[in-house]
Amino acid sequence: MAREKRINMVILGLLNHEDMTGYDMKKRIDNSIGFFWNGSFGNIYPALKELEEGSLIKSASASVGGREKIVYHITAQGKKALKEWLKEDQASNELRYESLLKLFFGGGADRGTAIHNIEVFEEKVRQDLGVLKMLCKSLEDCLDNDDHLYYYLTASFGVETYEAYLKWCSKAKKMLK
Amino acid sequence: MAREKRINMVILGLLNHEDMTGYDMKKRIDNSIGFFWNGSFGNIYPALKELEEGSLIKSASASVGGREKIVYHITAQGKKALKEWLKEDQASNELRYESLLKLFFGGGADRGTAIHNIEVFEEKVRQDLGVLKMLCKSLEDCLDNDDHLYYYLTASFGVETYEAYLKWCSKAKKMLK
DNA sequence: ATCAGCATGTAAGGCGTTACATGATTCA
DNA sequence: TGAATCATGTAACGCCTTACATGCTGAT
Repeated sequence: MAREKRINMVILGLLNHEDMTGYDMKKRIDNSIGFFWNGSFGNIYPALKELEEGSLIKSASASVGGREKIVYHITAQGKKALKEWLKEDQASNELRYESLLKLFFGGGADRGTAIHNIEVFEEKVRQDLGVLKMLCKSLEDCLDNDDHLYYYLTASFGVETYEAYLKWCSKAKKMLK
Repeated sequence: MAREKRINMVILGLLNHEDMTGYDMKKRIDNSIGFFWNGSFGNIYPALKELEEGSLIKSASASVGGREKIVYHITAQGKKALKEWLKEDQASNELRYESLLKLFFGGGADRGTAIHNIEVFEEKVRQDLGVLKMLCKSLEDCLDNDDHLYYYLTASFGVETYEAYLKWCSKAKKMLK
């Protein structure tokens, strides 16, 4: 059996928690795992079709307030596929930081530019950190539920690393001045 | 002028420091910026062709020990392009961590699996951290040179974040047990 | 009325990886 | 002599992003 692509696993993971539409998935991805994983409509909808063809999910039309939508549901096969993926050791973890690239090649311009690039990065991190911290705080109260615990742990990963980023930013700026 | 793709900037950045072959570039990428940026031959060679067509780099044949190789050199135009990229604020910084995905969707399996996945991640981080720490140490002695300073700072970014990862790993494992 | 948001999709292109193909040289 | 490494490339495919296309609903 060929290795499923990751967006498929994201979809299965979301549906394992509750039924939803493709549109819901996009939103859910954006504001829960968005800081380390992305999805786009051009990505999600074709994957939904593919997953349904493989019987890993099943669609049902629902009309909410007269509007038609397609709600997806995970099948037993889908749950099995999700579990198999979770049980694989293999995981690709990629960092792709253009800001670091710019720093590394800083010799192509002047130190002021390097510092400025760090500041741009820092600002973005600071904003995202604020959001993640609030998220963590709101999750702290319901860690008895496993799903919330997992959610909390991923958010807390973000908080820890973003704080490390900020620490590094100050140090780097100091050394460049 | 269309935005150049990043591999092009990586190549210009490398050549801005010294002339080299495509093969050299691959090696250089792997063991200096490899932890946050990748390159492959199927990526580099076509980019070299493209850059030369745009007169950003220039090739010269050299025979070393009877073997032919193609050594590239950055042009004034290339240096300008590199500088322009460095001066752009825009930078895409992407984290794509399948391990976090597996944790987030941990509900699809059991806690033991979640813990195991964290351990797999932890082990990889621990190894990479060792390499980065050695690199940092060896660079600490020559920070008066700007290129070394930039190199040191990127490596130190890796050390700081990987240490944060490890800290998070222990915490996460504790909470899951 | 108009605009934001809901909802679903397609097309084209970007950018990268993996695998393949080829052949020379160096070292054990 | 055989394996590793040097060295250059191509082809196919994977996977995602961006932009486009369409039309509804609910709120102001």
